[in-house]
Amino acid sequence: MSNLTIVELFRELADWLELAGEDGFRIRAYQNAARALQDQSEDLGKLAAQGGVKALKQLDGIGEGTAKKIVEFLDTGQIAALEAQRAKFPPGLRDLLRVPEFGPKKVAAVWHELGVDSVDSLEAVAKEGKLAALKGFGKKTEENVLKNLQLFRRSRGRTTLPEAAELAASVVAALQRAAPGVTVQPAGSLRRGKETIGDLDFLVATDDAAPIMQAFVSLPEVKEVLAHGPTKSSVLTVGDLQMDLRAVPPASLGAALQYFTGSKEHNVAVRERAVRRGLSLNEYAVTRIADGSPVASATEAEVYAAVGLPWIPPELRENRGELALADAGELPQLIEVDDLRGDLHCHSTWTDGKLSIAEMAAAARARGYDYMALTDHSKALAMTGGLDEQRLLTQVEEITELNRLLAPFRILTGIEVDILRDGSLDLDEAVLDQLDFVIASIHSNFKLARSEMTTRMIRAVENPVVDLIAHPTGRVLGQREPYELDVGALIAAAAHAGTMLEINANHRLDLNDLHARAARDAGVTLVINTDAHSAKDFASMKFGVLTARRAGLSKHEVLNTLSLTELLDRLGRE
DNA sequence: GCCGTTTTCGGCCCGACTGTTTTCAGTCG
Repeated sequence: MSNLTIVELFRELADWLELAGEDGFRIRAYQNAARALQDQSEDLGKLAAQGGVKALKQLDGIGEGTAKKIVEFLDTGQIAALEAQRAKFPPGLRDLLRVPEFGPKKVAAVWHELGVDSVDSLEAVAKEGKLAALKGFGKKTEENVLKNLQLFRRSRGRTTLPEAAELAASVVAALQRAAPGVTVQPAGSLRRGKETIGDLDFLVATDDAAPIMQAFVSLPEVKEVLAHGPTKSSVLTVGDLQMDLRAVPPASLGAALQYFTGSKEHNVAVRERAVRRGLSLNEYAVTRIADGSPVASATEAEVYAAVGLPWIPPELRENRGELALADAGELPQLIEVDDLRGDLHCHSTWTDGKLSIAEMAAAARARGYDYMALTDHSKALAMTGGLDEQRLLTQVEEITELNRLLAPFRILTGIEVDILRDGSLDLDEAVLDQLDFVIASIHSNFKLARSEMTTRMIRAVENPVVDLIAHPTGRVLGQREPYELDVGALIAAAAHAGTMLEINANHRLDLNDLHARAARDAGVTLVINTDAHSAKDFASMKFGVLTARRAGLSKHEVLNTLSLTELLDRLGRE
């Protein structure tokens, strides 16, 4: 069983309590608990088996109540408190909470007054005009419900970081053209480098916001204007992504940036800290509660300083312990894109890449890299023209030739060898042993049971010829879910065997931020690679670095920040 | 329900916008 099963139970419990109109703080406590459990890479079943309620209570946000419920679920397969709530409501009611502009109060109202118990029945009563007659509802609400229901049905969920970053760049450029001299800055989860983005937040510091607000709601990407006020506008793009633009006076830029960058959880924690110091924090300034006098507002550093903290990098602002680190002066020096000296996962036309080995090397050099590893696929991936032992050895000869021409730049010989169903490798290990860098990864038999997949993976991890496991969980952002795998067990095995794990930067972000952090904490060395199949793919390195930064990684914890000499030494090659 | 530089009780972040209202509730982030 995965931790997510338990996470989902507490989310559900929080939803029912909201509908029941229970105390908001209790609801928030359950939501916080769900989030804390989601952040936990250690298997909860294992943790509970070893330390029981006491061990679970050690986790931030988990107290006596939730710890006991977790144990109850592990022991009996259900949670009595949750079952009691389930009995009170029709199951479809939870879906209604996901309809935009429909919160617990409105859902409860339509259920009690009109017997609405599903998205379909909500649509029906709205079409019949019964909704407008309800107290607190009106004609406009009814129209919006019908629109929002369409959106709800169509919604693709969250957009991936790379897609969102591209859209944001074009929006910023367009707004800058419309209002020259005014700085437009993306905030929100994009600035924090989150792997998926629910909506885009932009911030502009100006005393004259009307023109830029107008430009924003008139962008060609905009399908619908949701709100258009003097300091805030919201729009829906043709791709059904919501974008918000907020305007603040220039003197408030720091407070506003801090506020709109979030995360919400981080901000709540910062504001709680402010209150303890007799300060209040909003998007305009930090003020003294006693007399309302301003303390800070112009820069983010000032805002954090006002609550006794150093500036915290946006990627760490998730309330996952960064405040405690900042307080202790122990924030990590986070890795930066310029720290990378090479890319150790690249393909060529020998398999499914778009460029020759020489062209890929030229592109890597053009980025300022000192080295790259050429790691084409192995023969099991027939559709890519995967290499067999003979072709691989021929490729090595070509690379050796190229290296004579390219020195001091160096192409490391390598392979991305398939991990077969039983955990063995797709190529003769005696041949693999001759390569500079051996990556192993899974491209088939995704549907194995969790235990079988974990055993398969660990066998590859423990194979002494394997240097790195690439995209360890197999997910592709927005396209493919990870396969069933005990990532905690994988990390432990990798730490024990000295095998490295990848943060794959190209549309995978795999490992993700939390797994990468857990791997680092276990003593595993990480490698950030783009899995480049073309020259432009190298550019996705920045997303891998963002993920590493969210994991709290420093330069020295990532292999491909080493110089060529250090790298070869580390790999035991010349 | 959780938590503690106000520590086992009594707090728990803050504001904009919309749509419904005659002063505010609900939702969102």
